[in-house]
Amino acid sequence: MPELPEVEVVRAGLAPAVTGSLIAGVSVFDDRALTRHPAGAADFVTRLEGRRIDTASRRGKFLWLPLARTEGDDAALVAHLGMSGQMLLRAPDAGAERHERLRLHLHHPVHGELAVVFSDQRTFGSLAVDRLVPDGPTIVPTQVLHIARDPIDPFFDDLAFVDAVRRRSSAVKRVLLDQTVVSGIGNIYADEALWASRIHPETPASRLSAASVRRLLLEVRAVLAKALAEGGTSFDAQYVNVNGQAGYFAHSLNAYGRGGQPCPRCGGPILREAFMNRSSHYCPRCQRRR
DNA sequence: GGGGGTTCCTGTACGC
DNA sequence: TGCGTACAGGAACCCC
Repeated sequence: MPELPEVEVVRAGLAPAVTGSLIAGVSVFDDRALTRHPAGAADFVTRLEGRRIDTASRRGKFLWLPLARTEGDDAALVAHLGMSGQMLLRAPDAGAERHERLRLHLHHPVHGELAVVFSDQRTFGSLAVDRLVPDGPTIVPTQVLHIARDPIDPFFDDLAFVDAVRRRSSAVKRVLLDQTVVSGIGNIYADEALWASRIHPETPASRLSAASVRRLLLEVRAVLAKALAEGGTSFDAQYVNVNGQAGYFAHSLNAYGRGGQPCPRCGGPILREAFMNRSSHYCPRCQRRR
């Protein structure tokens, strides 16, 4: 399930291959890959073919490839991987991937012909061509404007975050998953950061002290940084880097996916509970409900 | 506009 | 073996 570290691994993997590349062709095999692009597949293809890619950018779990500027048009190819989306770098004549939805045929000035394959089992991921607009000191696609900066963004405002969290009455885990408060955190890293901070996931955010929220933010950053260093979290074939390789962070998880197993800190059993149509994993001994 | 629940989707695991 | 069902969850959407 791609969260910030996984998307960043994909962005970093794509960057050297796509930067400066010309989009020679676009093949759309499944329109569901374009639910973010309401104008449809033909329009999507027209807007991309013949354009050059400038770089690879990211905010939270959104990834985008800004296109070299043409007159009156500042656009980017936006991608959200959803739960199972993959961006794979392949040779131009590579056979179809199992859940291939879309393929970009690129020409790189140094590396020559290559393909970027968007493959997605559960079809929650999707792509679009979107207009780029300024957002403070940065430029983002309009579809990303409502998303808050992520905790490793140099312009992330720690004080505003602490304030925003403490204004919410919802469970703190729900607030961590709210991409308009802080982006990039999904179920895995929310559980891990709460475990590291010894905070019960159902604690109303407004009940946390400013110091607790600051500590939580530190733990969020620590868990994201460690996952990034280990290439992201892979449980099955649903998350891989651009070369199809899995990440190693699943071996470092303390709470997520460890229901019934001993807490690495106190030895008590990790509890798995239903939460927001998904699961929460926490240690009821270390993370007391207040 | 905050809050909380529902929906979209497919492959896998599991019970009967 | 075959069928039905639960489960995984990011983000948009809905109603209160």
